[in-house]
Amino acid sequence: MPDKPALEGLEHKWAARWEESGIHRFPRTAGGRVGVYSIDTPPPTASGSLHIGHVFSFTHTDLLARFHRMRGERVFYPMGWDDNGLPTERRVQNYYGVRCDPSLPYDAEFRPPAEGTAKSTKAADQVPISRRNFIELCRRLTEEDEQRFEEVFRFLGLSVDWRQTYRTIGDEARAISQRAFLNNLERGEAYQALAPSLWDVSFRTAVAQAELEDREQPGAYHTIAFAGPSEDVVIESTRPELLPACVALVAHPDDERYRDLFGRTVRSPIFGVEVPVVAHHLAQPDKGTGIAMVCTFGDLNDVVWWREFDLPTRTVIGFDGRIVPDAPDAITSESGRAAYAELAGKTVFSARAAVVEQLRATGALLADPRPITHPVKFYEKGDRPLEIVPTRQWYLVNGARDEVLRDRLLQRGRELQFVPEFMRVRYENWVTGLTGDWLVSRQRFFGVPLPVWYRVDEHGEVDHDEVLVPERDSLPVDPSTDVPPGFTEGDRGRPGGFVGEVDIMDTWATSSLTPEIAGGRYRGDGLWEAVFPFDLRPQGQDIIRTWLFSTLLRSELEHHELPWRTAAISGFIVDPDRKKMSKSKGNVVTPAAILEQHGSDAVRYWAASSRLGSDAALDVANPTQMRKGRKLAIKVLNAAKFILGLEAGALGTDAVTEPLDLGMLAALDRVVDDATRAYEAEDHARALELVEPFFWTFCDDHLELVKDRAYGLPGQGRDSAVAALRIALDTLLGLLAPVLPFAAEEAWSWSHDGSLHTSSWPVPTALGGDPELLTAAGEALIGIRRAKTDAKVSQRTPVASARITGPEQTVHRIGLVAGDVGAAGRIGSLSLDPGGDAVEVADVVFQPTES
RNA sequence: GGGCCUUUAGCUCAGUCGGUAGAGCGCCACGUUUACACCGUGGAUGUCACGCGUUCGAGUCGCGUAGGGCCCA
Repeated sequence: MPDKPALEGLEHKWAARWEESGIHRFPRTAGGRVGVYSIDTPPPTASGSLHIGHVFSFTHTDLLARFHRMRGERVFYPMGWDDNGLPTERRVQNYYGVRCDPSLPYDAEFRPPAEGTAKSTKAADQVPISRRNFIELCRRLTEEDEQRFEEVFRFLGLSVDWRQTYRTIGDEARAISQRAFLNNLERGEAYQALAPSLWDVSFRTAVAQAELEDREQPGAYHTIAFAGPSEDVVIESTRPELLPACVALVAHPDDERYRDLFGRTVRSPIFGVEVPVVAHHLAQPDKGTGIAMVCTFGDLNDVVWWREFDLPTRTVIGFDGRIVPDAPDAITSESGRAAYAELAGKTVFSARAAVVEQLRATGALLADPRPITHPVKFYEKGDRPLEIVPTRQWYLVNGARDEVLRDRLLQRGRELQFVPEFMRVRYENWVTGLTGDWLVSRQRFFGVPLPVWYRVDEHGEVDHDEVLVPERDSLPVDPSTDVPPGFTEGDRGRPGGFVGEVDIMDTWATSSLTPEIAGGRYRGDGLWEAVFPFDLRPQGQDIIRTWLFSTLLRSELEHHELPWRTAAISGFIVDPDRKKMSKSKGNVVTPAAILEQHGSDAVRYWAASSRLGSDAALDVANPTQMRKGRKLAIKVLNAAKFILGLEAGALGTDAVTEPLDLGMLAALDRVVDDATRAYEAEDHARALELVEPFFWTFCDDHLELVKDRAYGLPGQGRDSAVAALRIALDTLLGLLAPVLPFAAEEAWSWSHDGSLHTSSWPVPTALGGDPELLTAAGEALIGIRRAKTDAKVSQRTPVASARITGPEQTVHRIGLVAGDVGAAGRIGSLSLDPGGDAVEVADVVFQPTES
C-alpha cells in the first residue's frame, strides 16, 4: 500500500497484469450456451484514428461485460476491425500515392512511392497498381491502425479477450461472407438484375438505399414548352439536360388541366421526339406547372413511372457522369441529332448550360431559369449528386418487395429488446420504408469479391444467367485469379470458358455477419454453439438502418432467429454547441490525449454517467464530468488506504455489533440490490447514480462518525467499526469496479490476492440493521457542523453541550447512535429533544479554550 | 411533410408509484483535521419552455403550442 496513492500509471500496470493473468479470456469450458454472456462488438473502421465517440460507447459495453463477468458468467467479449470499404481505399491511395487498376498484373517487387508523404491526392499523380498489390497495401495500413486502436482500448481498460479478434478483410471473414452469399444464392434470396441503379459518378460504383442522404442543393426551374396536339404544354424541370432522355410527361389523374392530354402525345423541343402523356398519382399538381418530364433517369420517381408504364430506356448519362456519345435512337431528326452531338461528352453541368442555350435559340425556354434550393440524393461518402443508370447488379431480398418477409422482420424487431425502447421505431420506420431489395454489388476493389463466375458461350459472349460457384471448402476465392471447379486458367475469357465476376460486395454484406465471424461459425470447435445467439449488440443509433437491420436480416434468412437478445444503442458525442462531433465538422478530439490527461477511470466515469441512447456533451475546455470522475477515483484510493490502515481484533460479519455500523451496512444492502437490478436492465447510469452518492455519504459522514471508535481502544466498539468498514469497502469497490476498474482493482489489491474483476459482484450482508440510522446521524452531524461554521470555528472545536431537536422518529434514531454523533461533533454533553419539522442543533456551548 | 427524442439552478444533468425541487461544477463564507490540498465544512441560487385539461394534489399523466436535436421522405 503506497504512502500517497495516485492514479498515474495504474492503466499500464493493471492492463499488463490482466493480460498476463488472462482474466478477460473467454473460458472454453464445457456447458455450451448456459452461463455465457456474449457480445457482438461493433468493429471500428480501421482508417485513421479512433473518435471520442468510440471511447464513449465502448465504455458502455465494457460496463456490462465487467458486470456480467463479476457475476460469474463466462463473458465472450471479442474485438473486430472493419478494414473493408471505401474509407480504407481512399486512405491507402493518399497514404501511398497509388491507385488501383484491376487490369494490371501483380508485381511482387512493388514498393509504394510514398509512406504517408504523398504530396498530391490527384489521380493523375498516383501510381496505378494491380488489385492484389493494392489490397496488400490496404492490409498493411489497416494493420498499423488496428495496433494503435488496440493500445488505446487497452489503456481505456476494455475487458476484451484480445485473442478473439477478427478483421473484416481477414480470410475467415471473407470465407464466411462468401459462404453466406452462396447460401442466399442457393435459396433464391440473392439474384442479379439489369436495372436502374443509383450511381456515384466519382467512385463509379452503384450504391444502396442505406447509403443515401439528401442534401439541399441550389438548382433552377426551367420552363420548357413541348408541342401539344393543339397548344404548347409547359413543364418545369430542374434537369433540362435530360431532355433527350425524356420518355413521357406525367400529371396527376385528377388534374383537370391535363385530363384531355392523357393518352395522347406531345413533341419535345430541340430533339423532336414524340412522347406520351400519362396519369399517375405520384405526380404533384402543386409542383411547377403540375406536369413533369419523365426521363431515364432523373430521379427515383422516374424509375417508378418507367417501370409501371413500360416506357423505353433512353440513356444519356454514362458511368463517368458525362453525356454518352450516341444519341438515343428515338432522336431521328437531323437537327435533333446535331443538337445532341453538341452535348456528347459534356458533364451534366455543362450539358445543362448547353441545353438552356439551345432552348433559348429555339424559343422553347419560356422564362429565365428560376433559382431554387432542393434536396438532391448523394452517396453519404460522395460529393457529387448521384445519377441513375441502368446496370447489371446483384441484389439480396430484404422484404421491400415481399410482404411475408417484411412482416417476419418486423416481428423480429418486436422480439428484440431495444435499450432504450424508443429506438425500435427507427428500425420499424426503416423496414416499412424500404423501396427496393438490397443492392449488394459494388464496383470497387478493396473488399470481399462476389464469389461467382459466368460462362462464356461458344460465340465468346458472357452469359450472366450461367452462374458458376466455388466449392464451399475452397473459400475465400477471388474470381479474378481463382478458377471455377472444372476449369483451368486457360479457359478464362475463351469461348466455352468462363469469366470471373469483378465486383465486390457492399461492406455491410460482410459486417452483417459479425455474429458468425466473431463466433467462428464454421470452425467446428464449439465456440459458435456457446455464444450464438448473442446476448448483446451494442451499437450507434446512426447505423440502425445499416448494421442492425442487415445483421437481423441475414440471421433471419440463415437461422430463422434473432442474432441477439438485446440491442444497446449509444448516443453520440456533441460539442458544447450541441453539434454532433464528426470528422467533417472539424470539431473532433482524439481519445488518446484525453485519456492521458484525465486518466482512464475519469473518462470512463464521464461515459458511464450518460445513459444509453442519450447524447453526451463534451466541453474539452471544461470537462467537469471527467474531473468529477477523477475526484471519485482518488477518493476511492484514499478511503481504502485509510480503512485498510485501521487495526482490529476481529473482522467479519460477526464482529459488527454497533447500531450505526449495522445501519450503514443495511443501507448499503439496498444500494447493492438496486444497482444490481439497474445493471441487469442495462442501465449503468442508474447504477452509478445509486452507488456514487452512497460512497460519498459513507466517506463524509459514516467515516467521520466512527473514526473515534475505529481509532480508539481495542474492544467491541472498535472491532465493529473496522469490520463494518472493511465489508463496506469491499462492497463499494465491487460496485464501482465496472466504472473505475483501475482504481478499484488497485485498492482491492492492497488486501486481496485475486482480481476484483472476476466473480466478485457484491451481495447484500443482510445483517438486519436499520438503514435509516446513518441518514439520521448525518442530519445531526450537519447541524453540528453548521453551528461551528456559523460560529466561524474549526470543526474540531470541542463543544461542552448541545441540544438536538427534530421529528420524533429521527431524534429517536439519533439517540441510538448518540455516542458516535457526540464523538464526531466533540460534544461533551448531548441532549435530545423531540419536536419540530427539521433536525436542528441548538444551545451549542463551546468549551472555553486556554488561549 | 412524417416519426422519434428533448426543454428542470449560471453550466452539465438526475428526479423510479402523481405527494415539500436534487447532485456535481461554478459562486460566497469558513476551516485547514491524524485517509484525502487533486482537501474539508456550511451557504445562496428555480415561472420545472408555454397553454389547457385530468386529479384532493402535476416536474411527473393527457392534449396542444414553441424552441433544440436526430432519423426518414
